[in-house]
Amino acid sequence: MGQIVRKPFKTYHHGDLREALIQAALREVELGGPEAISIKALAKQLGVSQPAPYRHFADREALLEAVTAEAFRQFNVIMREAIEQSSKGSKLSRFAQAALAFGLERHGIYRLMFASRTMACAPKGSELHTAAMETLALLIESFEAPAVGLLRERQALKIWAGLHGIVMLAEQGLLTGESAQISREELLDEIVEQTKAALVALQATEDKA
Amino acid sequence: MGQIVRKPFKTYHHGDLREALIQAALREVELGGPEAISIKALAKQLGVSQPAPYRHFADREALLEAVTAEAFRQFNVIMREAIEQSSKGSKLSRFAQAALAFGLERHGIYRLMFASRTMACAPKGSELHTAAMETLALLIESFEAPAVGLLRERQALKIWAGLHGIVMLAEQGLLTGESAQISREELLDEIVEQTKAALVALQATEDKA
DNA sequence: TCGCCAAGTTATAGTATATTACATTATCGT
DNA sequence: ACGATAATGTAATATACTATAACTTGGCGA
Repeated sequence: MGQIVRKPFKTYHHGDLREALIQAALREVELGGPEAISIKALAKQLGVSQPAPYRHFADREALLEAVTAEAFRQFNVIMREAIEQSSKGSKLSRFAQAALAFGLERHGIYRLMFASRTMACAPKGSELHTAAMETLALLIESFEAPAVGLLRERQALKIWAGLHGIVMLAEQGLLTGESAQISREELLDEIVEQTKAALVALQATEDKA
Repeated sequence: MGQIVRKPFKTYHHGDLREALIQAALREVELGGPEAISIKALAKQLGVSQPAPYRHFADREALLEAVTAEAFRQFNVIMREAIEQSSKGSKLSRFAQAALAFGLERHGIYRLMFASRTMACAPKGSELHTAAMETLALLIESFEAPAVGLLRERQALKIWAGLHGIVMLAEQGLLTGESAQISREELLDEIVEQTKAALVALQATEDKA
């Protein structure tokens, strides 16, 4: 396995340690989640001395931030593709299912983005928080209902919560009812559909007023 | 602040270090979540030597398991009370709101129970997993709809996912729509109501068949 | 009362983050 | 082409935590 990732001949300088760290960290996170990142282990893996990473990141947290930003970049691209590709179901349903798949298959990265100390500490205007809000914007955008502003946003948050809840609970082994396994995908689809219905109903109520 | 919690006169033996550790850990978790637990810090706080805790718990993880079990005990009592007390709203709504309040106010403990490595590793028949399933059973029970078995269970999972999602996203600062703040309590209530409605609708469909 | 043993202790190994002081290389102005 | 200097690496070290090993204490039953 590509332990040491360097230029052809061993040079004192790595080449692009900063980027290499982010990529290596991304691999680690995918397997073991945010807490699996060890500066020491990464340095060893890349064949540099243990304090070398500190030349590029103030501390472990700073590296995590950079990795999270990269993760959001990739994630938002995938979500946008899911919306735009013209396959079965509504845009909203495709978004939800794609996010669910990502959350289950690449759960370490998902957690880094949506359930980590790193994100929790990201202040409101920060790059990270903005990236997350961009994801939410995509979700709202994929509602194909007529523009209804705040009402639509509220439905989007319901779906987001349901989606996030399913991913997190599933990974905790807490989504298994006592009886037969219930498909997470179907569960999410039901949430999407019932929320769409709620939007229509609430909209009618609002129109009367 | 009660740093040293011991019997009146300093004895070689602590008295009940095991229980003291669990209680102290519970306090720490409440503030900083599972990762805030440090065996070393707890030992110091209780005035015993640093390796003393290892007489009672094989490792940090074992302590966390005991703390989680205690947390579930307390949580399930609170949830049961919420259901049984006859105040405003349906049982289901009271359960949901009580859980939401707990999840936001005592988020460290909530995370220990529903979003920790400890729980994720708990095998299916374990004490911890069983405790969590008991919580789910309470949620299902608080559906006052006629017994509909699997159908009702599926609705319960939707509500659980929505509830969990709201708690986790809120604590990450990700539940704020771009426009004005949306009340988490109201959002959850809408989820509860729309899911109740879905239950009725699905039930009708099933009856036809 | 004597000896056992549960529950403490000190000492120590191992692993991680992070800092400091020093070494090497790349690059850029002259 | 050359030398100063900034960028980027290294070695050595401090601190914090988990965990184990070997020893000590003191209460309790035979």
